[in-house]
Amino acid sequence: MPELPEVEVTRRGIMPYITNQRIQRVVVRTAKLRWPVPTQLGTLLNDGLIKHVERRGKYLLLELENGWLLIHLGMTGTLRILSRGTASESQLLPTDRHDHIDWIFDKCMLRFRDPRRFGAVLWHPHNAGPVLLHPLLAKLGIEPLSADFNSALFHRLTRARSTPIKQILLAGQIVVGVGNIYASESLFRAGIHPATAAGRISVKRYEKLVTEIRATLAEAIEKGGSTLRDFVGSDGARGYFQLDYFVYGRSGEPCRNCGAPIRQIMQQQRSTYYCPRCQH
DNA sequence: AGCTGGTCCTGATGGC
DNA sequence: TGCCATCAGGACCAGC
Repeated sequence: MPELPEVEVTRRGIMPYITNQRIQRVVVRTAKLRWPVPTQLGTLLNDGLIKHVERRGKYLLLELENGWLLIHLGMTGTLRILSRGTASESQLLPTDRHDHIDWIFDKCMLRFRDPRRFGAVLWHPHNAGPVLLHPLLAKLGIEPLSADFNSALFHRLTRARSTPIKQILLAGQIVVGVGNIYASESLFRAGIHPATAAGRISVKRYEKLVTEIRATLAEAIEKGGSTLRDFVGSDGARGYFQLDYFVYGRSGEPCRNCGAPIRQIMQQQRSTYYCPRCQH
């Protein structure tokens, strides 16, 4: 999926266009995502005002007057702002088969596209309680860019665990937002071998890991900032931005630090990349 | 054919 | 035995 940086860049990209805007109409072409899209979505949101655009982990949270729209982009989801110009609704932009949902505003529309349909669009009414207590959000780990993310937390929560640190990162129970790409990248930058048992990593090494996770994600968000213009205008699907990765996808290529060939291993059926010389 | 940026769910396992 | 937390695998899909 989009990992946290891509979700955050999406949030920043759509926010200025939809905040304080009223939804005129919702078009659901495909309700079959990871979970069924609420059939009454159109009715629920009709004439609804978008008050806030937030993020928790990789979930986007759009607050309306009567509840929250939860959006997850899955592996291949994108949200784009498309200009409607002065067109009437009968002149909506052409869709491709993976354009599942449109939220139509006065001057623009927000379009959700997701070829693999691992994404989700859910509704959480205010009268169901705080959105952060939603079952999908309640047990999420800490936000990596928050001040509360620290090495002591990492150390404490992993003492009894023999699980490889790479898998701990992906699980999202301690820290959210680190997906397969940035897990490899962060571990490389921290000099930690991805198969290391999480319970055997010292506080000091976790300090380095926390620093590098933050830096990796922050840099990716910054890079994405330059692509914000891509959220507007065309209907073409744009790939997500890519950093110059240190190890991800670079199997056999020389380590950018020491020149040793980067290795690829499988962990939990996911590829992990690392430098055998720089990471221990 | 086998891989791909996610993650929930189920059933199995292991510790107390 | 029972109750947990943890863990491995499967599931959902399309595209290359």
